[in-house]
Amino acid sequence: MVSENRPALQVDVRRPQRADARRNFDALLAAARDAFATKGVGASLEDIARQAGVGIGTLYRNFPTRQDLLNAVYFGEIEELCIAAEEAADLPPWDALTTWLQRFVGYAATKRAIWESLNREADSFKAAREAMYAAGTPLFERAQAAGEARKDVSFDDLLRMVSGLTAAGFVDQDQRDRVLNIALDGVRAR
Amino acid sequence: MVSENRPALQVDVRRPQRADARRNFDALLAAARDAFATKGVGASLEDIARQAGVGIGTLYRNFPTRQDLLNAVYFGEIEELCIAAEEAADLPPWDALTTWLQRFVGYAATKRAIWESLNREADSFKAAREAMYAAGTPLFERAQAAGEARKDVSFDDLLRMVSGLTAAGFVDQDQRDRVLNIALDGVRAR
DNA sequence: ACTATAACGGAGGGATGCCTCCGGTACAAC
DNA sequence: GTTGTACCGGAGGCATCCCTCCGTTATAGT
Repeated sequence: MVSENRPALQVDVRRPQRADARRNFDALLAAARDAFATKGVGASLEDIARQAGVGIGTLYRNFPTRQDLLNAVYFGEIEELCIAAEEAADLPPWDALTTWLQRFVGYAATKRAIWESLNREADSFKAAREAMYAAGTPLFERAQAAGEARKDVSFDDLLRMVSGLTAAGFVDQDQRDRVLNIALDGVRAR
Repeated sequence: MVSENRPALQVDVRRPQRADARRNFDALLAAARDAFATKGVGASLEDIARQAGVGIGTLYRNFPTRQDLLNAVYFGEIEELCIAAEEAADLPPWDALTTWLQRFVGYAATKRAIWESLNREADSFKAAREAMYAAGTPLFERAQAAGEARKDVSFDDLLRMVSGLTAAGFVDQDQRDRVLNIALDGVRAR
């Protein structure tokens, strides 16, 4: 069920050639993922460079703008989410949907970026968002067709609900899961 | 049902005596409410002063720290929420709860502050939060006792859920209400 | 009207973040 | 080992924000 010809999201940032440069590139990406997830898309770039153990110049050489860096993190996670959606397609309708949503919740940087940008109209986000919607909508519609999800809810409603919930503060992971499940119960058809 | 001896939340910020000073004080509060609701508790104090049409010095004279200003906005809204809870007590259990939550959702600055600070342990927030929990918990427990709300959910779960949902981005107010109702359906007992 | 003083407001110093630029470094190819 | 060059990193200019300080202004009481 996994199609190999899914068009890759266009990321115009190139991984450098030299070994040391590649190490720095990857360290930056990792530090950025962490920072964006923790402090949101406004995280300090100088902090990210420091965290990655490279100079601020190196950050800017690889990612000329904040958006470039954000894209590199964000697009990577979105792409994995698309793959996860294809994999989940083998499960029963409702399980497929919740499994995928759980995966979505796991992508900290993405859910935070989504949450912060769902209503803004940045072009670069739009493409990624559309890819994700294209991946998740079939799962949701299948659950609806099977009579397991309410029909008066849209996929957009669902995704905003989940991203809002997971971005909020909770005492611990248990509470977060509990609350998420409660909310999902509201989506389930009676 | 409205008790008149509810202890007022202690706000150590005093409204000034002189007429011009009171005008500035109120303008600052209004600008702050707006800014905190829009940009979160990190909103620029200089922006707030500008928005209120006063100098930055005036802001600091009235509210020596960011927390003082935040408290003045926050405590005011919390106090109104406590009153709203007492008023809602006359309605049937489930209606009382949802009516109060709707009111909660309306307090933009508060819900945002709550959302941003639910897990931090700032002392000043704690007192206000406790007051709000004291006001809302009875409504929730009454709904549980009446068999209208699930018993495996806590008031804390509920409040974090609602504050997470309302802080997220939605296309319009309709969608926000729709999603909130879906999530509340998950809280309703079967 | 006059005056004491409460209140004003913005200049300015310190901190932090953004981003550019360029002298220096170290990799890779020979 | 030598060398060309891809790559490094941080100094520094600009902007923004925080917060204090103090010369100036407007109000309230007489």
